[in-house]
Amino acid sequence: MKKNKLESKLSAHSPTYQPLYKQVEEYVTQLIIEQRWKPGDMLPNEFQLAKEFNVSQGTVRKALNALTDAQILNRKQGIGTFVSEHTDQQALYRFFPLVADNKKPQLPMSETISRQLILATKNIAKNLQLKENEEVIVLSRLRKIDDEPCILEDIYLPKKYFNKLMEEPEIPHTLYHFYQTHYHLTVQDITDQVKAVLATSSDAQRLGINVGDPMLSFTRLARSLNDKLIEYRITRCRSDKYHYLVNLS
Amino acid sequence: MKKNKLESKLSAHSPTYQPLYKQVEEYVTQLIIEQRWKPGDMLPNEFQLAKEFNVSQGTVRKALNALTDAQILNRKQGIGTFVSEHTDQQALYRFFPLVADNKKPQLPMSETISRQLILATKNIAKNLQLKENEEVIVLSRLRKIDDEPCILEDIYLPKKYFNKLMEEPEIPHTLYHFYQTHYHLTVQDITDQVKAVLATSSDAQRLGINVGDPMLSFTRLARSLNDKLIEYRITRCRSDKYHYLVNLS
DNA sequence: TAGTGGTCTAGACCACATT
DNA sequence: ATGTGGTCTAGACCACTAC
Repeated sequence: MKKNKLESKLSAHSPTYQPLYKQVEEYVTQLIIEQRWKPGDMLPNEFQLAKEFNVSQGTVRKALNALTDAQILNRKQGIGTFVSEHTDQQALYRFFPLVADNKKPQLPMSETISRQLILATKNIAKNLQLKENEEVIVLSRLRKIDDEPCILEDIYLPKKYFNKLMEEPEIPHTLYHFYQTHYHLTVQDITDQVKAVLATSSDAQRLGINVGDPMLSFTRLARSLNDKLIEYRITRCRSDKYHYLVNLS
Repeated sequence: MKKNKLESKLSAHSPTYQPLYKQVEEYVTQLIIEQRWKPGDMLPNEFQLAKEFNVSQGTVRKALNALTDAQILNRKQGIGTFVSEHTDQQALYRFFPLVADNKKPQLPMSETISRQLILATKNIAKNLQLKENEEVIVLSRLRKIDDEPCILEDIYLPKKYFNKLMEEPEIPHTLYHFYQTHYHLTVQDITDQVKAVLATSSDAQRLGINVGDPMLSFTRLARSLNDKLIEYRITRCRSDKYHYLVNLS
């Protein structure tokens, strides 16, 4: 009897049983993590994958469609199946929730104000699940929408995942695409905790608002495809003309 | 040649072409709206539906699974397919984003402070897509987590969808379940716009905080299964111990 | 034991895009 | 003309639940 490359179908009662299409999903994800296919690459067609994995084409299809729903792949009729890239458009709709009141969503420009190498404080270590005193890179950015400064960001990155970041000549403003192309880290899952705070004198000075004005502040944790915590970010945004937009459906 | 009850397969080039499984999805949704099946009811099994719609069982399955992903149905192996109900648990995870810092999500108690019938202001009319001066019911609620007052809500409901609401002896604290059971309106889609504001003297008094403290304020628009705007809500929450939690994945 | 949804396969045909 | 994903069908078998 022929044996699957993936776990045999007969193991249905083992405690780690996964349906074949789930196994295909995980295996394809693993291959992407290991860079057999990189963002933008086209996968082999369904029949080729089916042959490689020793499953039927329908099972491959179910797996690829699930990965498409998870935005890990995208498929185009008549063309092929591709590993998703974090383009500007995607980043905007998927990960950037701040919108000017009564306007369409728009991706702001970013200016990196400072770049430092520090040792993780207790708080940073806890959030990024690092040991205290592990090395962390801190980026401070000022972001502008329609040329108006409106957002301040402090971004904490584990040095171990971003080895050469301190030596980069320049940091582009679409960070998640940068993580993907330069560090093989694809942001897959984000949690934001939104709070209201009062503008400090430093906020006020940099954004041209008044001390004590209400501001939105959110702390973000981002996980990569391989489920590692790769970014801890604190964003502060003036709240007079901007809001944080959420759709629950 | 046999003809489908649903649009014929042969109309593939008509401008309104929908694949069969999409048509099944929409038809089943319509039947739920028309109350052939109510929240909690079990649907016929896949083969019975397939026979009724003159499609194959696999096509019905694809449609029912899509509706399950959209949380309109839920399916249990060995039992059946059911129309979703807005239970407390569901409401909490799906629609209630406010969480006490460092705690698990928890559904707050609600006390209805006032109930009024008013004419829509320009702002309310715009948000609920009503004509100005259409009748609107306003509920004001105070919500408590762990017995601590923390949230104030003003809820605007078009009178035309909530006819007898002013006569209800009591308004329960799980509103979305109440809409579903008493007014056949299932909340399906929500948009929240989150802002930071300063506590007014009224906020401060009712929540036991200080005037000028930062607060989270979000305005919510809710659409029902049949895509009507049914609720406009303004929520204000003290931000010292609570945050608005979002997961983007 | 009967009935439900879940998995897996196989194959025909369609729609779209490129060459 | 060729190759891709999308739709639709048919049927076998498995797993879970209730009676």
